[in-house]
Amino acid sequence: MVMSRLRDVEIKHLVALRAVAEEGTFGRAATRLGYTQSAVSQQIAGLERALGAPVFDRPGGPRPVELTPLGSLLLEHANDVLGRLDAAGAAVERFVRGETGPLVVGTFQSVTTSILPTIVGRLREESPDVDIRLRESNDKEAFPGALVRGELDLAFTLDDDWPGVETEVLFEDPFVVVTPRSDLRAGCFPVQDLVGRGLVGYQLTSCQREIEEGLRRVVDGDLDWVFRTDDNLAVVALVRSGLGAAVVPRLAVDVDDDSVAIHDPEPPIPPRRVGLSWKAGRTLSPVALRFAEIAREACRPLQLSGTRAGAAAAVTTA
Amino acid sequence: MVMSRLRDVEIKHLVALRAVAEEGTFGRAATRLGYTQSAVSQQIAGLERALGAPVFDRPGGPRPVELTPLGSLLLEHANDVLGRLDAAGAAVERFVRGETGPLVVGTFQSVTTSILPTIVGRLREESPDVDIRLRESNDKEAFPGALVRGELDLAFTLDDDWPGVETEVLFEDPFVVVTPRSDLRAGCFPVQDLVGRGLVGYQLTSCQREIEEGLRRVVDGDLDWVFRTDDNLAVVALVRSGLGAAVVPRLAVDVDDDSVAIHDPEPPIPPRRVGLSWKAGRTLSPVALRFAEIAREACRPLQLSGTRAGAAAAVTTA
DNA sequence: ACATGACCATCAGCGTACGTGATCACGATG
DNA sequence: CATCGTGATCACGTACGCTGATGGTCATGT
Repeated sequence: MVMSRLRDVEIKHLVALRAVAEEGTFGRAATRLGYTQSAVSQQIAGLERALGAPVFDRPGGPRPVELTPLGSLLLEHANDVLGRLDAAGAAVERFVRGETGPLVVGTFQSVTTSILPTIVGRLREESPDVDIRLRESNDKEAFPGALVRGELDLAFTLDDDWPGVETEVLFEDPFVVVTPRSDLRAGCFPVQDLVGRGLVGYQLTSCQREIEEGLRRVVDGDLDWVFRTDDNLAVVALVRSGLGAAVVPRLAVDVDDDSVAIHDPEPPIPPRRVGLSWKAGRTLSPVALRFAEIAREACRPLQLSGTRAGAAAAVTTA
Repeated sequence: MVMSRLRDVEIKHLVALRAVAEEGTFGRAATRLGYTQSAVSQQIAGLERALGAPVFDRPGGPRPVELTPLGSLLLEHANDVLGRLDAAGAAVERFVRGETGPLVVGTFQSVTTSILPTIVGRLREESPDVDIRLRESNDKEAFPGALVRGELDLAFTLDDDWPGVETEVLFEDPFVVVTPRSDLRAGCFPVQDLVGRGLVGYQLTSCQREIEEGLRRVVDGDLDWVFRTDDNLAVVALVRSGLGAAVVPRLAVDVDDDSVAIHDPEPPIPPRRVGLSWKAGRTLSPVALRFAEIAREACRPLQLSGTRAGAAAAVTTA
């Protein structure tokens, strides 16, 4: 921890040592390094003063200098150290270019199954060496804490903002009504008509609670939930089978799936706002910034909310 | 080779980075490093200027600073580099103390079988980690070249001095006459008496040539060499068996061996001077200096030449 | 709401350290 | 013996880096 004799040794000393050892002459080493012979002479002298022993034998006259045994030993270590520094420089260079680096992103189911593959795919395409790690959770409260603790670089979040977390809204995710295909209505679906039909929905996570409270506020009568699952595909399949209807975020369904009918609810339910969050004040890595940029691009088509065409374009454009 | 962005980064920057990261505060890091808070602030600022990006997020107020992703990356490499520097410092320390280091010594047979084990033994005893390598050659001309080329640190040599090689005489190795034990004479042995007896000797290496020329100059008549071998033990064994007499360097025989008789030749043959040589002007490693010192001590009893007692004392005192 | 305290950034000032350029001393070479 | 290529040394000027003081920011406690 103290480096004893090397305490006053600087990188330039090691560089000079190497240059002189390779060139055989203070003057040529100086030229290579962009110094004068005098400077190199003083640098080596300083190195030897710090070590308390010479690193070169100067035969005098025009003969080249030669490493002492101590010089050889030190040179080996110097090459090692300088090699490490080069490696560090290269690593930093790749990092700031966004070519490498760790990136931990928090996500939740509907994002994971819809836009995330597109984003990750594009990022991996332009930077194959980035170490992307995903953590999925449907607990709204899990991510802000993880962000603040530094466990996550970025996280997809919904609505609320938390102290110490900055959020950029990516797009609005409206709720849609899914019914069997036979149920042909134009565009809007009066939510009042849901009363008396069987309903398929999610487990009572925060998202589902949001849906049910939203409906309760605008609907007369009780809603009849006949099945709950967190599997998006199962929900759609059960609707297709005629078991009932569903109210889900648009992101959760494949808008090109013609085996079911998709409608905008009437009156409309306030949409969820999907955002990208990070720890406030934290400098994001270049990879993280690039991820955010790609996410922004990928979500742009989704921002013109409501229309089915927009959503379809966004999700399939990979 | 250029370290790109790390070109202006100095060791102190990495030390400061580590200290701040571990302390969480510029001020405490400054205290630990023996600087003022201002200095550390400027050092980190300089580091960030060199990198072109911040390494710490300063939340402001009394909250501790935190590494940015770039800072984390750099810190990993910094720990690596600083660890290497520590290792280098430790290695240098051990080296200058003479505890480690490579040591290549040139030797020849009679030294190898007599005083060398003593010297090597003592050195290994006080410095078990020294990497001692021996190279044996009976060619007188081999070692000076190897010394000058830097292939050897030290070499035992005989007599002549070579350009570019410095030599310190360790002791004189007189020639002795070896005869069967039955041949009881007091002290001196007239070499003239060798004529007409069978003689055992070495192959015609430079040493043996020296012996034979020396004898020819003082002896009337031809000498009869009945057997030649380079094996010291064989020479003595053949003398013991009565095959003949031998003239050998005293170092080549065990002076305590009572199965043969050992005499000083009359007239005396000029003794060989055994020396320790090294490349002129070359700084010797601490291990090499210690080796030379031990060799000097070990050979001191041999310097009082001629007497059997002196030689015996030197060789057996390990 | 306000004062307090802990923290970092910035500034001016100053000493030192470092590189330059000139000169000296040395040894090989012809 | 003169020359040349070498490293060491010196005086000099600049520039860098540290200090000490000050100001701004944010959390905390009353």
